Amino acid sequence: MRILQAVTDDYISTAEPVGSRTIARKYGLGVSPATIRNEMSDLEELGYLEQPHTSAGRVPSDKGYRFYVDVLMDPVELSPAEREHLREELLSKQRAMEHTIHRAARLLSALTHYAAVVVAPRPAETAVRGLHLTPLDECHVLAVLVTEPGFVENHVIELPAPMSDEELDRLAARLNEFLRGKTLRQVTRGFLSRLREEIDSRSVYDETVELLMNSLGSGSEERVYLEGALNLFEQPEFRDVERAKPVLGFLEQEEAVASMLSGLCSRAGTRVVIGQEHSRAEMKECSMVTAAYRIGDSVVGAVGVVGPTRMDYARAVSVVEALAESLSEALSHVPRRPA
Amino acid sequence: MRILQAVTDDYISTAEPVGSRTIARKYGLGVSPATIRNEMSDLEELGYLEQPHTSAGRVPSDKGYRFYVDVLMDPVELSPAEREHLREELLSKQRAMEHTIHRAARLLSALTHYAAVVVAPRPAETAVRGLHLTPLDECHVLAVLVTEPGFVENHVIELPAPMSDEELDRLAARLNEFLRGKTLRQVTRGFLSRLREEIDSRSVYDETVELLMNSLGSGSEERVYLEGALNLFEQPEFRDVERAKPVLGFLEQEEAVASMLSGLCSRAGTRVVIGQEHSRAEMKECSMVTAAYRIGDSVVGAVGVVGPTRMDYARAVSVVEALAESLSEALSHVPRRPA
DNA sequence: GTTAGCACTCTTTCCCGGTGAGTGCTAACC
DNA sequence: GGTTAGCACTCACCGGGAAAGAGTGCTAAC
Repeated sequence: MRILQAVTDDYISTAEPVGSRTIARKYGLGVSPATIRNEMSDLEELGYLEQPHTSAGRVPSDKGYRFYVDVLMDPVELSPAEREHLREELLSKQRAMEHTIHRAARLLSALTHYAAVVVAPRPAETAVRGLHLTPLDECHVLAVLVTEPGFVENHVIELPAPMSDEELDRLAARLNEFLRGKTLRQVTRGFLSRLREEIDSRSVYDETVELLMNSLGSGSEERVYLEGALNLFEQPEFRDVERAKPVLGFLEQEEAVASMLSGLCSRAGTRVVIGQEHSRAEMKECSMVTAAYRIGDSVVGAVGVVGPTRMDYARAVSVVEALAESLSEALSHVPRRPA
Repeated sequence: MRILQAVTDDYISTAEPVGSRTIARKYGLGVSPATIRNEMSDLEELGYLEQPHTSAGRVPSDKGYRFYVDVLMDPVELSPAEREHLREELLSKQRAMEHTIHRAARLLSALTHYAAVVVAPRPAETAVRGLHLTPLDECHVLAVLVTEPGFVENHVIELPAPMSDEELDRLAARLNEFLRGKTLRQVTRGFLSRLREEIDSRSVYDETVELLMNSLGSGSEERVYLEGALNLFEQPEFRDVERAKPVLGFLEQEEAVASMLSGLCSRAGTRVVIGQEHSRAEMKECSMVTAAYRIGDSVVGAVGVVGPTRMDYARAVSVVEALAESLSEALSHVPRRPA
């Protein structure tokens, strides 16, 4: 185990296959290269190490990394200065919420030198704070939904029939009263039909409400912020464009990344996915460290970094965790007003 | 000139330095390779062509490309099918405006196979359609600004003193009446002070309005949508990561790209910037074709593609122009409602 | 169980000559 | 005078070895 650890540590920091001599010299294990060679040979047979070719040093396999992450790795603590920096950047929220999320992604990539991904809170999971309807023309309305921590999401809907400004205002006021404080997920069919009964029963209203809720509920894709994709090129394994292209191509697809991350982070906690463990073929050369962030106690989104399997897992985990923590704090901090 | 055109055309399509034999064979100019060699030698002396090394073919210089773009290039028309495709994608605007802009960027990159950049309309240049204030907590308000074609922009502002929901509502209603139909640029200091006099003269209001207008006016950065950055890797000149990094790094900086594009496209029309003509060092290996798009008659944003100097200028120009045109149409199409 | 010694493997690097594309120059041609 | 054929020359681009170097596996001794 100490040898596996040494090999992994060394490979992570040098990106060169590591040989028995190196281990003996740099990591005083008190044994000679020959012994280490024997052990490494065993580790290879067990599947924890691999050899790029016969006369090269050893490299951890995905299985090796997995063991390293689960058992061997020395956890690192973020320095107090870095921690403070994070909180400062995220908690001073004089800007729109999108800025906070965006900045979170930038911080993550800057602190790890990997590519960073942040999935913005799903509107369906966050409580509604306000709904505004702005007429665009006779039969189009722009619906702006403001959710709890201050996110804004907008949709254009086509009215089944023209509606006056006054009618729209009334509808908006009614809906506001009704939705405020609930998450869209909580707004079930039952709720809706009750609302419809309460409201003026003109069928235009009826259809409009239906449309609105559909649009707001289903149409809300998750926004993904990708930062520092270029960092990947600093990694020797992605110096070759052909190797980097699949990964970058995947990361550019917002929906795919969003569904991957939110699938992974349905529960709180940090996840590490290593190489072949990925379900997506494009990612099988990469590792990913992700953590969920919360508003109050409910998980609403995820942050993560993507790098080579030869990733500095210890640091990545600590940065991702600290960032998820600070982001949760930033989003939860706004005191709820009484409804 | 015919030889320069032939060399440029050929180099654009093959990416290989082109020799006298090739020209003679592929472009029946009715003269022998030797003649072409003499001419090419002259063209090199005049600075229109360059030789990578003594025994290679010729390649257009930036000056050569400039002459090609200004004088020689055969303009291409987009096929009716492509034209129709563009309009269809952009004019069916059942979605939020951001989607239209985003899609414009995607279309641009898909049609040209270069990197595409779209600068979203500056809120300050577009007429206000509505302003909504949503309280976040006792002293923070989320201001949502809806501008003419349906764009939404939001800002968090800190109130100088707590304000009740009712007060906020009244303020919002007043501001709405006042701002609707004007662009933020039109809202001058004079306007503002008149507004302040009209409104309840409590100093809280006063300061709040001041804050709001500042925040909305100055704080509004231009959003840049970048798509297809990966396309650059398909180009032989960017196959090497080291060559591609500066460009990509530059394109990732939203503010820099925004200011470059909006500087370039203050007036309507298409611009081509070739290699060394760029002010930014990172772009001196690239060319860029940009065009402004409008809402009604006023220029509000720009679209562009970035590729190697060996760009298919003819096609790039026609695609960029067609897209800018369709986008203008899409954004202007919403009939204004009487104020 | 550990270690030194040693032959062996395999990649990497560098050199070197051959090949081919393309040029520039010169002299001839119309 | 412009155009062309001919020819020597240049230079990047392979492909094949040879040499170097890193690291291993095996064996025999400790």
